[in-house]
Parts: sequence; structure tokens; C-alpha cells
Amino acid sequence: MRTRSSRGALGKRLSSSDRATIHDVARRAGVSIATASRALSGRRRVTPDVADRVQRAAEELDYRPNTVAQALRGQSTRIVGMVVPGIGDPFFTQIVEAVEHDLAGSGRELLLCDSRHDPAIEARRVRALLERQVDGLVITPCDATASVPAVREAARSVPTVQMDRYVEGDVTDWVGVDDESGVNQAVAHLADRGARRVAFVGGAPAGSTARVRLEAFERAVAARPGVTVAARALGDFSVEHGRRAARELHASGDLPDAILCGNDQIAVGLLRELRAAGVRVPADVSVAGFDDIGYAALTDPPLTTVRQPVPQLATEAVRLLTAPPAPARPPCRIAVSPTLVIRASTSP
Amino acid sequence: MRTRSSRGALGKRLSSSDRATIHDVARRAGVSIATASRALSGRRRVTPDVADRVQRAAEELDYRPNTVAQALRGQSTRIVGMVVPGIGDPFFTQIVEAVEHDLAGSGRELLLCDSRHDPAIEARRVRALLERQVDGLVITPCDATASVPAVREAARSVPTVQMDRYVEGDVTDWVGVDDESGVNQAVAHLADRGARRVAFVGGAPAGSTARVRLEAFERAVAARPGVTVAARALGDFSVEHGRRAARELHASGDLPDAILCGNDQIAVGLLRELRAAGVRVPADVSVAGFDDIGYAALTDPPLTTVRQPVPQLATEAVRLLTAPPAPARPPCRIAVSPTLVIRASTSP
DNA sequence: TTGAAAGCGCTAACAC
DNA sequence: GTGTTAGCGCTTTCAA
Repeated sequence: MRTRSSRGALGKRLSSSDRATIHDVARRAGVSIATASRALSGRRRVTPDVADRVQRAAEELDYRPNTVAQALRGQSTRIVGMVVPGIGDPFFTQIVEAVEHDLAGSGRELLLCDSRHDPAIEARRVRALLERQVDGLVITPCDATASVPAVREAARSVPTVQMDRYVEGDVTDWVGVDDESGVNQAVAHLADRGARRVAFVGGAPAGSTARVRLEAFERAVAARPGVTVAARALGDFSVEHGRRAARELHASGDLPDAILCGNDQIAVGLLRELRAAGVRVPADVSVAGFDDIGYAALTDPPLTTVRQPVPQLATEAVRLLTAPPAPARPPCRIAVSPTLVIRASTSP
Repeated sequence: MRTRSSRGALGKRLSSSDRATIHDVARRAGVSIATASRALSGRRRVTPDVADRVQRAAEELDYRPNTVAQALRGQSTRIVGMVVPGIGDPFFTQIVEAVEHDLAGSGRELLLCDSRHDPAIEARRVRALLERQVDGLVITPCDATASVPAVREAARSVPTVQMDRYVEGDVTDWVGVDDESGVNQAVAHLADRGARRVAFVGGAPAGSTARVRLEAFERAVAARPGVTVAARALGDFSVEHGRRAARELHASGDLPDAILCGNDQIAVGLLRELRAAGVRVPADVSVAGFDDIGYAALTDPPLTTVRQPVPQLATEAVRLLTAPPAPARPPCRIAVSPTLVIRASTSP
């Protein structure tokens, strides 16, 4: 009468959540729990007759393995943790969706955390995930420097891959797009359409993508004779920042020929505000974004943008998480090439 | 030499993920593991001096409790499972974000699953969550009838709350908005603005919200003399469905005065396509949505819509999950009143 | 092939 | 107030 279930067998079942354990299955099948375990897992040969009996007993009792116990015993939870700066950002949403899908395909689950763009919260969430013995961690560190300790700590105890953004130093594997290439394609496109004075509205360079895209922008413009930087507006990767930048640009009375945005959220806000101000896109000014979130095709005019191959990024990340932990293998960086999607916001 | 950590103490530490256990802390502090546990948890009085020593030992060893072991022992994982039809849908994204936030506030984590609008996948995900001994489950069942078994199974073994959609029968608690009220407000508003012929573009009534909103629409129109149903287009809650409906409506050459959409995604697609076809909103036709997702304020024209108080819904859901399991308390239904947000898509 | 038993890391009786 | 000990449910030696 040791287990909760045998209490149930006495007719004193306290609640329906009193589930059958492997003990119950073994008893019912008339074998030891070891044999029951072997039969159920199929990882070891068992007499066919015995296997059948165990199988049937399990079904009759509606047996469900307790994965918590399996995890404690087997040192693997089959849970992967994920920390993103903001679940609500459509780009991160896409990534979360893709990672969850890939994990589900291999019987793993996703423990999702939102750091709310705050390194302190992020550090706490990472710690909580580690205490939960996650098998791996996917993180988009919100700050290139302030997030270093959290990422380091994660990497010390569990396979960790940074996605999209990364922290300073070669701390862990990283998967993302080649921002330089993406920005280059966008600037080349804008220049080809005749833009001479190009503005950049992006994120403040606390996160790596914000910085890298800005720098790539500067280089891309500098590399093109006749093209100059009309303005830079740095804030966060939000719709609101886009709106603000649009108002300022418009108020300055000196619109550039084209505006490249650090991400689509910014571009969406910018487009909205430009329209409200009566500025015509692309006639008066061309606008391009970065990410290709779902809504990019729905703005008016539809947004030209640099598409991130999200499913591929997710697959690479999950693959790295599972990769054989080659002893002291140096961190790798996988930069997938993005493609420019040309829509009406940059062409008549 | 029983624990992995004592292996480490022998200098044979195999990997840095060889974490200190409570045994190590106890040994270092010179107390028993029970005392260490008590000191660390603070749930029982301990001599101040001893408490200090344990605390220090824990810090020095960088001790982290193993929550898997705590869960196995304590019958609580502090993990809540969540299953939604589609992570990518902005409305569900908002809900996930809000639930995650509320859970984090009470030291719990969110195990997120996407059923991809498929009852079979949904059932598998629910089962996986139950095997993981989640403390509770929040689910938006994709189908009012096909999802019944999965929801029932969940409810049998763990506190479960349905959010937004629900299945037939009083199976579990439910939290959502009062769809009837929301649709009524929208129809009243459209009628007030002079609409006589009103169309409905919504979801096929497999999910509960789709059905309820459609029925509420029929009733609301019927209750208003002079107002009639111009058309019904039922599909899924997607942008694409909205686009398709707009094309059909336009091709029919007989536009209604106003269109109420089953959700904002549909409305966004509809607005896009109407604009492409040269139909003016709201001059030629008014359009209203449901949910008030972030982009509703960013469409052109901005979308009038029924706002769901997402943070409140999430808070209620989390509260119900934690509510004392009054024995055989009948399931409750919490229907929060939504508010109509009037924007330019229905008024000049 | 099968069973007995150890033990994953932790908490809570139960003694002292 | 502190230590000893019995498990939580499972998998995997190690013997038989």
C-alpha cells in the first residue's frame, strides 16, 4: 500500500488524477517493474507473450509514463527553453512558431519566456530555465553586452544557441541572417531606383542586429558614389519608433529619397504616419523594411523588405541544439542569406 | 561516491554541467541534507548560524535546486501548458504573451503548443502536456466538437481552462469575451451610421467563436427593422479568407453598406483587397473587425473593431487555474464585456 | 529473458 | 532545531 495508485486499488481513490504507475502495470501483467519498463520502452528484448501482457495492462489502466520521473532518472527532460525579447513582435512570433514546430517533430516541448527587452528579467528567466534542466536553450539576447552573463551561464550548463541577435564574444553557436548582405541588397535596390539621399530608421545599437544593420547601412552607402546618408533615427524596433521618425522626418521639411528601416515594425509605423501626413510612397519617398513579417505584404503600399528565411533559421537552431557535443568545439556562426522582396513601396 | 558531484570532488568532473546538489551543499556546510533543504527553502526554523553557513555554501558551490526532482517529490511542476490553434495569429500571440507574463509573476513557466487548427495534433499535444505533469492547462480548442475528447481528458487530470473558444458541454471553466455583446455593439454602430445591408465575413462555425459570432450577427440584424443581411462568407479566421471574400463581394457588383468581420485578420485582408479594387472605405462600404489586434490601428483606414481585453482575460484564466479545486464545483463561464473601438473604417 | 535493487535530487515525516 | 530515512516514478546495472 505504498503507492497512491494502490490506494486506488483499495477503492479509496481520492481523485481521478490518481494515475496508474508502472508498478500497477507490472502487477497487473504479473511481471516485475523492470520487465514492464523494458516492454513499454521496447529498448530491450522481451518475450513476445510478456510484451503483449504488459501492453494490454498498460492500455487497460490507461497508463501514462511520468515524464518528470523519466527526466530525473534519465537526465533529459526533452524540453527546450526559449527566451525572446518580446513574444508580441511578429518576427519573434514567427521564430517561436517555427521552433515549436520543429521541436514537436522530435517529441520535445518548448518552454517559452519573454524577457521584455530587459536584461535583468532575461537573466532571471534563463536561470529559471536552467533550474528546470532544459535540454537546450534558444535565446535572442536583448542586449549585446548586458546579456553576456546570462548567455554565458546558459552555455556553461546546456547546449545553447543564439538566434537573430548575439552577444559580444564567441560564447555560443549563433544562427541568423547575413545582415550585411540584406542591407546591401536593400541599399543597392534603392540606389538603382534613383535614390541619392537615403535615411536609416533603426534600433539603437544595444542589440547586435540593430548595430550590425546600421553599420552595414553606412558601409553600403559609402560604397556608392553619389549616394549619401540623409539621416539616422535610432530607437527601438517598434511601430511607435517608426511613427515618431516619420513625424520628425516630415517636420524637418526635408524628406530623403528613400528610407531603410531596421525592421518591418518600424517600417509599418513609418508608412502609416507618412500617409497620415500626405506624403506619397513611393512617389515622394521610397521605404524598405527588414524581416518580411506577414503584415509587410498588407501595408499600403505593400512593403519592400529583406526576407528572413525563418523556417530555415529555426531548423538550423534546433539542429545545433541536438548536434553531438563535440568536446570544446568552437562556436559556429550560421549566417543564412536573406532575399530582397520587392513590392510597391519602392517601385511604382 | 554516489553522486555525480562527488565524482567531481574526486577531480574527475566530466563536464561543467556537473552541478552541485543539495548533498554537496550540506556536506560543505557541515549539516544534514534535511537541514540544508530547510535552510534553503526557509519553510522551517533553523539556527541563524546554520542558515548562514548553508547559504554561503550554496553560493560558493553555485548551487541550483533541481526543479525536476522537486516536481517529482512535491507533485507540482510549476509549469502550465497552453495549446492554441495557431501561435502566428496575432490574437493568440497577445493571449500567449499575457498568460506568460502572469505566470512568470508567480514563478511558473509556460509550455507552449500549437495545434495548427488540427484536432488530431491538438489531442497529441494535450496528451504530451499531461504526461509532463503540468499543473494546469490553458486551451483554445480548435473545434467545438472534435476537440471534446482532448479537453475532457485534460480536465480529468488537471485544472483546465478554455480560453476564447470552448467545446460543447460544460466540461471546464471558460474565459472569454461576451461575443453577443461585441457583435451587438458593432451592428448597432453600423446601423447608426446608416447601414441597411450588412454582410458578415467570418469563420466557418467549427470553432465556438465563429459560430457564436455568426449567430449573434443574425440576431442583431433581425432585431433591427430596416437592416438586412446582405451576404455571409464563412471560411477560416485568416487574412486570405478576407481577401477572397472581398474579391467575391466586389465581383458580385453589389456591395453591401457595411461588412462585419469575424476577426481582425479577416478584416485586414478584406481592407487590403477592397483598396486594390478601388473600393473606398468607409465611403463606399464600412468595415468592422473583432479582437483589436495591434495592426487594427494601422490599416488604412484604421479599423473599427471590438476590443478584447486580453490582459484581463489572461489574468482570469490564470486565476481559475490556481483556484482552490472546490470538489465538483460546476464549471464556470467568465464572459468579459468587450468594447467597441471606433476608427475611420466606419466613420468619415 | 527476467527480477531485485540502487538511486536520479529532493522534501517531509518521524525521531531525537 | 537537527538528523535519519522513506519514498516521488522511473531506468538500468547486476545477478540469477
